[in-house]
Amino acid sequence: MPDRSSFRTNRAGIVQIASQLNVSASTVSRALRPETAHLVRPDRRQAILELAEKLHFSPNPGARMLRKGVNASLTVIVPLDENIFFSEFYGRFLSGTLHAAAARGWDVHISTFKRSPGSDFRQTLASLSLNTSGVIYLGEPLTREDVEKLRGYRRPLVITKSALPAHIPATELGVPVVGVDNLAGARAAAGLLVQLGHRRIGLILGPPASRDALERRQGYLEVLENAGVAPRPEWIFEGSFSAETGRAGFTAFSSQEERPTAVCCANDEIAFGALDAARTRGLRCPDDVSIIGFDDGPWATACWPALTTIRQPLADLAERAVSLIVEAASHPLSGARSGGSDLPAAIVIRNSTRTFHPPR
Amino acid sequence: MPDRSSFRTNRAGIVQIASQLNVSASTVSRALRPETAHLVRPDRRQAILELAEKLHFSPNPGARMLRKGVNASLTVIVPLDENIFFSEFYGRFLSGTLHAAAARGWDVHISTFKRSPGSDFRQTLASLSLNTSGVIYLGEPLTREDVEKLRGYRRPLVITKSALPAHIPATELGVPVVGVDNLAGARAAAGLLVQLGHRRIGLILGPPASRDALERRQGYLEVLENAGVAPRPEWIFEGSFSAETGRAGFTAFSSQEERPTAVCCANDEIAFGALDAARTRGLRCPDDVSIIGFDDGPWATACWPALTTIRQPLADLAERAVSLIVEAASHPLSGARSGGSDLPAAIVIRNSTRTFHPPR
DNA sequence: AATTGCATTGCAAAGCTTATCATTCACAGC
DNA sequence: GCTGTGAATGATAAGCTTTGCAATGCAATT
Repeated sequence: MPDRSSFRTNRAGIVQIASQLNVSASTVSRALRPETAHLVRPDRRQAILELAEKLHFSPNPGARMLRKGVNASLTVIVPLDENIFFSEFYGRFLSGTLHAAAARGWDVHISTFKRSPGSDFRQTLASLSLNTSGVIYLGEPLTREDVEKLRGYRRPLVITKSALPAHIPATELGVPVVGVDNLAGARAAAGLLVQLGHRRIGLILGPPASRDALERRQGYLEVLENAGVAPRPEWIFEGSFSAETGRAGFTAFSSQEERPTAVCCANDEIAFGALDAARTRGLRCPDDVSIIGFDDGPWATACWPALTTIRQPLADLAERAVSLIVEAASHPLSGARSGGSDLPAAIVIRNSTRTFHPPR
Repeated sequence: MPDRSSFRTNRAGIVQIASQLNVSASTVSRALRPETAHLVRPDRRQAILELAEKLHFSPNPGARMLRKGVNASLTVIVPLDENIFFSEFYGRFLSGTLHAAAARGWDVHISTFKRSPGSDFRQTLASLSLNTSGVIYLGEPLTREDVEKLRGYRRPLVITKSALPAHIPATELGVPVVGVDNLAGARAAAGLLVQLGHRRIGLILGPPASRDALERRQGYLEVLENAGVAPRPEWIFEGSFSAETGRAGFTAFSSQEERPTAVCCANDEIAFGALDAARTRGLRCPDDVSIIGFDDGPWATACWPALTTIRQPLADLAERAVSLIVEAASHPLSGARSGGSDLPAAIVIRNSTRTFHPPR
């Protein structure tokens, strides 16, 4: 606990300035803020500004806050992980949040949060948002129980679909959920490959528990089925959202007697690893193998060839999340806490895909 | 400007709770804070907590701050850039900040900030930290004028060395500066190469204006000089902290009649690009060329071979920054607002470097 | 000369929580 | 029965800025 007495001494308040210049605190207050500065006689204002500067005055933020009643701020909850911001998803979503909040004059807090089995999720949520007006949950995947606890939670809250358990429909939650249309994105990716003539298509997926990975998997499989291609289990590889998984997956595929001519990856980082593994084995992309990612973050253009990938509109997602919070905070009674629809994911065609050529 | 009225309406204060339960505000206040909760009779405390929950009560941060003199929160100012968090520096520093703050029970706000020529930096700083107790500036590089404006700034503030203009000594600023010992790091990198027998060493640097890039350059050059190797201008390449620069730099080197046998890069991302360019030209790393990075972030282990690099202790850096803020906020009078010394940067030897072999 | 209008300033209240001090009550010990 | 002790609670002031309203003084208008 900070020692309070130490603050007292140092503080040059508005009243000190006022008394030294024989004016009232009101005048000083008015002189110091641009919005009200015109109310003060110019020479007097000048004197006030000079003295304030000399005394290193800065207005007591607490007092100002108390008076103005402002609490235009929201909390974003992220997982506790050193490299969390390196992930495209978190990093881009978060900076989108910063933009969207700044555009509205809102402030963004960030809290880390590690779920622990015993804790009451709702209570934790409340304590993390103690002095903000709302929460965007971007954290670790929730359990079904966590989600149940949220029914009836009335403070402004938005959850990202990625954090939801896979089998819970986003619309029935009673809490707004924002997400990207993974299904359509994955369909577009696999669809492109089919359209380019590929029939031997491998999948490198993320963690089986991840809702994003699951939805993407589903999209890929649908397209294969529609194209009359039976999915081959040995061409489906699951791991984590990492380059290492991409490498391992591709290596596994290409050590089989017949390898895929194209690979769909569950994110760009996996695609990056796959690309790397292909090159290590002397396969050229896109000539010998087409590779397609998912995200369209920095990895996609850093690697060579630049990745064909699915663009996740994370900035838009963040914009929507912030807007929901602001809306809910401003009109606490307006009912409709609906799920909202997914944002579309668009394909971005670069250089890692090309028409199928029979392997030499 | 947020509309004030909308916030007022839904806010239930401590007194509302008190009057509904026929107790005094003091009791409610005590019941609601863990530190003082033991002073309240358990059943009463329970009732208070329940009502507070029901009314969606949250304590007015302004009032609390005014009373306490501090609120346990700090602002981190980052540049306005969509991919900002993808950068190893920002991302890792920021998550370090989150950790360090969380460990102290402090809250972290994030503000984006784009410098504009006309604005008064000091004033901007004050307005961005209006409702926090301190600022860690991690934003765009400052100008000399900005820095001058800061003299005598009395609220808790820490600046990262990377944001300082290159020619300003960190110690004379009157504001605490935290930074990494780029010089020693660069020396270690170049030193390793020299020790491995390399004499033809290329440098791929960051933007000439960047203080980090400048210091690293200086370290590299010193080592070369000490080893009796005259630096060759055609083996020094400047660009940005990006993979693209690494590619361009390495390509430029290897299109000359004599190419370097080893390359020092100003960060991992550049090294990554250089690695990629080398491979494209049929050169194997580390057999044909040694490459060394700087940062030891995710890039370093994502690429193949894993990078020998200089580890920046960004988590420690963040820890120090937070600690300085907390310290300054708690004891505003304790003078010494010194620069503090740089944190050491240690070399991490992986697989991208090996002893010099005469090119075939 | 009286009135009106405007610019400038001061007064006082409000905003909400918390720490200090005083008070009450119950119970134990004598 | 009285005193002392400790737990639980209440009353009150303090913390600093902002703003609505009133007051003052001066110049312009009628």
